Amino acid sequence: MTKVKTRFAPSPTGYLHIGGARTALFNWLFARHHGGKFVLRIEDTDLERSTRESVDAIFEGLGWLGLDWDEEPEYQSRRTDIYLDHIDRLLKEGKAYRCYCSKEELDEKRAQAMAEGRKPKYDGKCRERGDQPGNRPFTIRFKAPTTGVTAFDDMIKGRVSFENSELDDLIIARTDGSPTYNFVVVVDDATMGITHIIRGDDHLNNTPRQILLYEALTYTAPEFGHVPLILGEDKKRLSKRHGATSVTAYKDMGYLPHAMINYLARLGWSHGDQELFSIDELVKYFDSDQIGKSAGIFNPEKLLWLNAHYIKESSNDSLAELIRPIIEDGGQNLADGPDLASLIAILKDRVKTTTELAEMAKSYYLEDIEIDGAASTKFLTLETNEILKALASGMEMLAPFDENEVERFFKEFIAEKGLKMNKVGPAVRVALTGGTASPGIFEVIAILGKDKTVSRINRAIR
RNA sequence: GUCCCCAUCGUCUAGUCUGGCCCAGGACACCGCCCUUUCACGGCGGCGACGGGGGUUCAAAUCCCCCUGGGGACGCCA
Repeated sequence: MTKVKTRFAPSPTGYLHIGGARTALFNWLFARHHGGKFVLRIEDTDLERSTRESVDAIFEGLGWLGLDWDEEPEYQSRRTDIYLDHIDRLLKEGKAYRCYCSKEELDEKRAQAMAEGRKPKYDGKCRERGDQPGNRPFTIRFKAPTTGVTAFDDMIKGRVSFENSELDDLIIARTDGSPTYNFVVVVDDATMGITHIIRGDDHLNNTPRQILLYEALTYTAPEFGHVPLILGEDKKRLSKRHGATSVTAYKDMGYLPHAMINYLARLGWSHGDQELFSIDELVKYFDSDQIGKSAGIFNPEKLLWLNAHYIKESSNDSLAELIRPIIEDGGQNLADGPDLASLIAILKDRVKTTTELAEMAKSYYLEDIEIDGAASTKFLTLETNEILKALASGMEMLAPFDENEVERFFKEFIAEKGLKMNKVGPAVRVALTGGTASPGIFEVIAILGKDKTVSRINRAIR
């Protein structure tokens, strides 16, 4: 068997979106699983819409996800000569012809066909014309068979077949001489030695035309695998309307690449009941036979759950690396508070994104915290004033000031005063964190340190 | 409209190829209980699906047909 070579071929007209990312992932996984190569091809033949920024955004997205590629990326805009050669070949062999029909004429016929309930397709008007009116603009069309069947065995969908009579003579070169998509993909995939094409099933209808082109060009067609599309909640094709659809947007919102990879892999592919996969496991298990045939709906909640999971699994140090800049950008000086990694240790079970983690961590570096109004009225009362005072002065003497010692002190304190923990805990929590939700109170005190603890408690006394 | 593809809990899915082990399993979400000074985490439990109709068969979520529903394509875009 020849060595597997897959490709991801985005057109640089925007960012890397969720759907594209999954296609890239499947190609990457397939190549890695089979010990083959994964390459990139930038489909920038549409000069109007293609931008350098988009190319960078796509590279950035892939890089963030950890999808590395094996060769220098190809750019279609630099391969014009190759395409022109192939068009010439077809023309010389009589497998393509010049079409002088105008765009307007074509549009009109298309509209009419639709109106009459027919499938709009080129009527072959210029197919057999012998003359070549030199001064009129023309496109070049591929002369496709009008009878017979074009069928192929899709890796995902199984056998798919089309009547050739359904197909028409597609334009392979525009009036300005530039080659069109369906033609260049074939030339590219053939000349780049791509063995397996895994792409969205919106390309399923293009496949028979492309196969015909492979045949005309006497190239062997690769294997095709058409992955069902990812839909939005309204079951429509995922688009900007559905909110965040760019992978980098998720990076910015505090998602971990591993969570995104895991989520995307499981959307449309499965390995029994397993939900959580390391990258190595994905490479080990991934193959085309377990890819589902039906479209899936993008479910942000499951992604979020995976993110929370991988945050818990991440080391405190790696999370610290991620959120340190966010906290510092917020104006906080990390030297003014606890060791960030230690703080993360008590916080990370309570967040679903790293953004949230950073947000939560911030208050531990603040000199002055803002106390939630409702929490204050409920838990900071005249009665608690006395308790807090005594607590603060008591803790002032504490040494060492660690979690165990603090806990021992509290237990002793409430026993002495005949109090219950639920009388003291909430008040201290509100004083220290400004709210009613936080890690264990002893953990908070220990991590805050004596100075901040005492001063925050004193400040909370009314 | 025409062609192509698809159809299991709200969602992602296992099971379908190789019919019986499935009055359908897992996960997210949701609800409840437990753990707990709070919020989370975690543990336990609950809710919840084979789109409909015909066949084939001793037996169908699984095979066949029709219907319905959904998606995609129909560009001198990719």
